[in-house]
Amino acid sequence: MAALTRREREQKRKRKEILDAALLIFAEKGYHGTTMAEISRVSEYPLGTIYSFFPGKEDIYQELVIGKGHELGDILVAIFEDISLSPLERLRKSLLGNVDFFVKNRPFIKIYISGRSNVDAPLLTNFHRRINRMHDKMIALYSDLFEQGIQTGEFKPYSPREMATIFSGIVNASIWVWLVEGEDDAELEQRLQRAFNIFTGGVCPHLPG
Amino acid sequence: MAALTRREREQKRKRKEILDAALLIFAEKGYHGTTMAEISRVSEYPLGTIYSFFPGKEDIYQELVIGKGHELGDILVAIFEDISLSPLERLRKSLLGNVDFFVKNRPFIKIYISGRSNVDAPLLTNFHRRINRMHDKMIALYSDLFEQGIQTGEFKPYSPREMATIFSGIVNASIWVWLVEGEDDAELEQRLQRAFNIFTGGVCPHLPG
DNA sequence: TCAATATTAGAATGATTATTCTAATTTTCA
DNA sequence: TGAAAATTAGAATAATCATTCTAATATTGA
Repeated sequence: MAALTRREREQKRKRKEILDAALLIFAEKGYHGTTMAEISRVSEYPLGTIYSFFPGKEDIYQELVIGKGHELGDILVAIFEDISLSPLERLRKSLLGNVDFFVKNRPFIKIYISGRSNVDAPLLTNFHRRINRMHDKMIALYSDLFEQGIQTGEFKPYSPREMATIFSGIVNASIWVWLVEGEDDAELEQRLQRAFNIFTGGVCPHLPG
Repeated sequence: MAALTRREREQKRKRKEILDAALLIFAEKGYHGTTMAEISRVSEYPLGTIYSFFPGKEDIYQELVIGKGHELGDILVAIFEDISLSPLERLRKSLLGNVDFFVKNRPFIKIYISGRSNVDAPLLTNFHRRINRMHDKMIALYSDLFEQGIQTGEFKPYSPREMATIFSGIVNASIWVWLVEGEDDAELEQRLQRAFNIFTGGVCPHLPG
């Protein structure tokens, strides 16, 4: 099954090199700011070779975003499924999953966060559809967790979907600030930790009485 | 001062008609999906006329976004300056300001929210700079308010800037969901209200002891 | 009214760039 | 080794617009 010929392994490596080069350029310049010629120049593969691997520009973009999105999704699913932890503990642990992923995939963050709310995305119809489906799945995952936490009494009985929306909004906003302020890796974890505390405990002191 | 000649009044009206048409198209199709030819067709003004009012496409986009952004900023400033209310009350009241503004400017929302985190925005260098400056100002406004609230003891002593980031993240996430789920106007206020409660009181019950 | 001015309408221009194509060049393996 | 297949390199193509230009029309004010 897994036995690939040398040729096939080389193909795979080349494909990956092209994707790696494309990621850097897309992240820096955005979809419309990136030209196929530049991907060719940076990856050092000719245009023809690139087109032998991918049908077109949008497909490269799509594969990057969707592929990485699944990576993150898998990380979160693994954490959410660990029923030895309570829902609240799993939620807290999911922050570490996010930290790991985003620290390792810095150039990718911009593409990822802006993908869904990007007004230009609908131009790329196929991409737009897929990224929205992915985001819906992610929200559904979180919703489940909140649902469970309401059962255990760890969460107040707000709408799970709304909690999920808000939680993901908080995480994204924090990651974005971390990215543009150019902070170091360790800062992200602390920043998310503080955001988590606000999310769980609120910003207003609990008044006695 | 305010006495405009008929000619001047007509110019103003035409200019506005062009902006109105452009807004609808930009909101639906994004910056790159919008052509000057379409703005011309929809506004029913020829290309030459449009170029007599605006130096180019980016300038139209910029004027739309920055102009509306200032409108929202002014609304919030007015609320924040009302010192007859406590900081917490002002924060709550600012939600209504947001509701008013976004309900009246539905087509504009996508452009606004996606503007800052849009990976394609840096292509439009001037626009990108201005929208970021505007956002920084908004965050600074909120930070002040949180700062004051910490003094009065209404807010816990988290970093005001972080509270501002998170608050604005929550508001934007909620507005976005409201927009794409096509809910009616009244829903936005309720949705933001619930988000506000989560922000102030947290999602975890306060355990005695 | 009628010359001067402003506006309209949309055709022409020029630049950009995704995609395709062609002519080497290299690799494969009989 | 050497003919066939694959790969490279980047030139040619074709489509898409932002922007400019021109000719016709309408408006103004003397």
